[in-house]
Amino acid sequence: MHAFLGTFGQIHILNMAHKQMHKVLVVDDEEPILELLRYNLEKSGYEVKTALDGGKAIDIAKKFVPDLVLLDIMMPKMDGVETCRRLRDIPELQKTFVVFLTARSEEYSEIAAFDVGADDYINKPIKPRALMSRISALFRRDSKKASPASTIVIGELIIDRTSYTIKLMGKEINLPKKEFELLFFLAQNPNKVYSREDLLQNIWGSDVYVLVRTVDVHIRKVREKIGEQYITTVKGVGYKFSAA
Amino acid sequence: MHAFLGTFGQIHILNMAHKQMHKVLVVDDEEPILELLRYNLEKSGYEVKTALDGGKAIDIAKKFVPDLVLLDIMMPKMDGVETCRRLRDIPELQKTFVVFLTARSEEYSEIAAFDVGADDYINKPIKPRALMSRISALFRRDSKKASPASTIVIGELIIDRTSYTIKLMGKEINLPKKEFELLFFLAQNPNKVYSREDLLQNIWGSDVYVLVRTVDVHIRKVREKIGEQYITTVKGVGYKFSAA
DNA sequence: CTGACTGTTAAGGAATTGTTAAGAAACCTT
DNA sequence: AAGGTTTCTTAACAATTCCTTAACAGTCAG
Repeated sequence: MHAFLGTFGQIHILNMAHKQMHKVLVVDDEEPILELLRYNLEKSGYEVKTALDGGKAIDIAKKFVPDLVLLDIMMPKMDGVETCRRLRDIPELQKTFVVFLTARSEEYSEIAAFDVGADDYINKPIKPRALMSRISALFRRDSKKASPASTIVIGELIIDRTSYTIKLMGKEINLPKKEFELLFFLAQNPNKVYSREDLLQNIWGSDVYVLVRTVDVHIRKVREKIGEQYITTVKGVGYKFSAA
Repeated sequence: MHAFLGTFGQIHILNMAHKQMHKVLVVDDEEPILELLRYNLEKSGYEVKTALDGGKAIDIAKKFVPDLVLLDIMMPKMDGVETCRRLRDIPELQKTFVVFLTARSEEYSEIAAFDVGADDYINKPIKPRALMSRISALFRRDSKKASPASTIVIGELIIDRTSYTIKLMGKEINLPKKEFELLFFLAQNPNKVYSREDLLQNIWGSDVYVLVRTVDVHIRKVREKIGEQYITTVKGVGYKFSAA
């Protein structure tokens, strides 16, 4: 049973810091390497597609719109550097990371790689653990840049994102993650009404499919903890944070 | 043995009060390290430029006139020591600090480094938070404020970094290194929630790859020794030190 | 008063964290 | 260098919290 996904509203890209599944495209001319990487990436929760050469990589990238491309620098036909250059020309992929896979001996191409806009490079032989850790660091650093102001104060209510707690009339209240983020999100724009779909998009993420009514349940729990006066229902539309 | 720092002792930064942006040039042959440092330095309010080798570093330094150069000691082409020597020959850079980044194993070069006028050196793997606090100490070493506190006192709990021990209600407890650093790190920013990955970055360092769940085990051991009330779990986010 | 929408509750399941123990690795000591 | 000790990491399993769903109750506008 799937949620109706809003084709709605402007997508607020404020808060992508959730566990949204990242998409990774792996490009290498050696099938075993491809499988090794696919196995490890999928185990770590990434959505993976693979390509055996640069041309295919570009075709797939256009549709798949990966968040990260792992690109072997030495390939027949079109090499990694050239592939990267072309990837960089695809408008949809402006935010995509490109990471080269290089053998130690091929350092010559390092400079060329960065020239065409690579974000990192990783030496072969590949050590899966180290690779995974580096990839997650890459995404983590990225997600932090966009992180918005972290403390909101509205009258007697203080919402603090660094400690993930709220204070109501001096009393500290601990909210579970979803409830906290729901309140935090609404409070960022007091009086703005958000549809349930908007809230799902922004708090759950663009590729999590839950029923829209789930929002209602969380709203109720938040109200139960902070009182009824802060969140207002706008019938037929959604919810808003009512300031004062 | 430590760092200091002669030669250019004279106060070169009188105007710190005006929060003038310090300029930092980072030189390392590994792009990921460069990015890690850039990210953290910029977050701390420094103006950053980077170079992948010594030659480029010198070119950039001439124009950029950094206040601080972070210099990897092991680099292909021109090594850190030689780069430093040349930097020292540039008249405009007489007031510039040079700090070496070294792997533990490369201590041999320590002496050479100070011979060519380094102001400090920092061991890899890099722990971002520790590095930042050392850098800021460097810049304000002439101001009256001391370096980051090495003793934290929170109620009945006293954490003393110089002796690597803690005291809880007058009783001394000895924590192993990782456990101590975990507690110390969390206690430095009470109430701030750190993800497991943040903790790994800052305590284990930039190129140590262990599973994130390792943090949980250490957390448990710390709790076992100091009690449950100090470290709080924020589900889906991480851990924090809860003051009071 | 009727239909569409929202409020409320509780159960089950999914996801996250807690805990333990065993083997590696690091560290001393002799 | 060998042996013993401590610390660190991993893996497996248990415990817990949180999330989602579904079902039913309530409300409001027309």
